[in-house]
Amino acid sequence: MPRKTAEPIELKEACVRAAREVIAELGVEHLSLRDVARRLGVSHQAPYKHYPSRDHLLAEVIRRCFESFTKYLEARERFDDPGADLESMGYQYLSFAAEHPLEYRLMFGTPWSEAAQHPSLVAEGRHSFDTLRNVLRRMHGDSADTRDAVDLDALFIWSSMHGLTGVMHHNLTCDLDLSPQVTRNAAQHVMSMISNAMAARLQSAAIAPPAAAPRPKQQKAAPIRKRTVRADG
Amino acid sequence: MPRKTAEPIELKEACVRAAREVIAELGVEHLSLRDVARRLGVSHQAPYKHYPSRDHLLAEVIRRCFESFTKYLEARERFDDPGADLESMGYQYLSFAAEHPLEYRLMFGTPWSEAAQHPSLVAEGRHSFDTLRNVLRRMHGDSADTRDAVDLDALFIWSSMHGLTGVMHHNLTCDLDLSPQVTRNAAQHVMSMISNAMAARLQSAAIAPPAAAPRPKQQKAAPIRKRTVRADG
DNA sequence: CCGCTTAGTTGACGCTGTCAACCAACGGAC
DNA sequence: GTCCGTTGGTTGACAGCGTCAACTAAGCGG
Repeated sequence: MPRKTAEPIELKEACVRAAREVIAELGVEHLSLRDVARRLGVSHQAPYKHYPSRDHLLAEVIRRCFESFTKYLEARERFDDPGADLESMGYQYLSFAAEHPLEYRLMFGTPWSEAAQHPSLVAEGRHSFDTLRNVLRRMHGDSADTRDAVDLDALFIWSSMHGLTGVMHHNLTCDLDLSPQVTRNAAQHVMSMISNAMAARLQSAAIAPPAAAPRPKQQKAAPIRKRTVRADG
Repeated sequence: MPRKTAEPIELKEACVRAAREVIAELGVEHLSLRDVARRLGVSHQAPYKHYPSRDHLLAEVIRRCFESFTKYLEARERFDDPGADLESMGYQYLSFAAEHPLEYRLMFGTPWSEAAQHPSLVAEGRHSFDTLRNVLRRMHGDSADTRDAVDLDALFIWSSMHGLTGVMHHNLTCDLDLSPQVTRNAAQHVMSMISNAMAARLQSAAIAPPAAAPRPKQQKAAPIRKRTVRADG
């Protein structure tokens, strides 16, 4: 009685949905293909017809998280001033983490088990990172000699954001004896520290290199508007 | 033939050692108490006499990592100037991550599964964080009204370092198409960005608050000395 | 000497991922 | 219209896992 005579690869999609359910309920470490199969009313081997292993299904789930994360970043409010645009993206980053903690933890908090095995996942991750790169290219200019500068700054900003959200709602926030004030202002503070650092950097970059793009150094152009990031989902 | 008639709780220690071995060889996700027991030539239930569950043993292993991490941070080269001291600690942080990637990943890259169950682990983690707090207290002063400022800065710095090391050798570094130059300079760059941000912050803090500690504002006192952090262990 | 605690034992249970073999339906070639 | 390979499913087995339960031997305080 196999083959439902319609819905050709409907199970493949259903697996992803069910996997997300399981992860949401039990946590990623308790994701099991058997559980997925059971929820779909299907034999324990059926999912293996579509995913070679548990990790491949998980990789697909995470890949989609990156996909929607990138979309989210690109749906930010846009500004002509690259500094303001960067800031806008920062808040978008934090908002995503706050609104979709599950997805966020999946992307950045999963052991990533030998992810090299899953190139499409890696590609999607880089795609997210490229979104940040693009903004920084608008600040530094997009030439061969600013390339490393862009990457270095991207790394710094990405790290700070990643680290902040990690500390904020992955593990320790109350464990660290932080006052509610601190928790509330942390995002704002990190954002402004990044602003500070970038401003100082652009200033010194404007002095040092000979071949820097002759663009109007309008750092600190737009005043930093206060926004709020919802605490946790 | 139980009870070896000496070495009363020697197995408890041996479990921790064996667990570290297993983790080093197979990765934390493949740590199993049965494997630990097998390596110790002991029945599969013996470790349960000392640790209520697999996660409790893991928590103990991680707790010790935090312990040695804190010691490592505190063994840094000390400076009278708090800025230089902070920088010194930063390099110590990065060096630890580079020299003990296994331990580092355990502390910061483990799902942390419902860590609230393991208070001694949490306490040890906070102890590490306090080391950073202490340095910042020397910069901001240690009064009630600088408390939040200290925590906010600590959070920022901790996040940046944590994020950097995470990106650098946990997952993506080559996956992100980073040039070797960038990889080599990333640590230096993040450190100087933090310096930039802190300098700007102390400057504005010196203007704004009425009750700020009347200490000599010697930010940027010591010039940033170049150091290197070994790439990976 | 008795009985409790400690540190170990063996055995079982149900869960997991994964391998293997089987089977029904469909699609195209003939 | 028949034949055959592919697709998407099935059942059954296997080993490894964490964990519960029952048992046992040694040491010790009373």
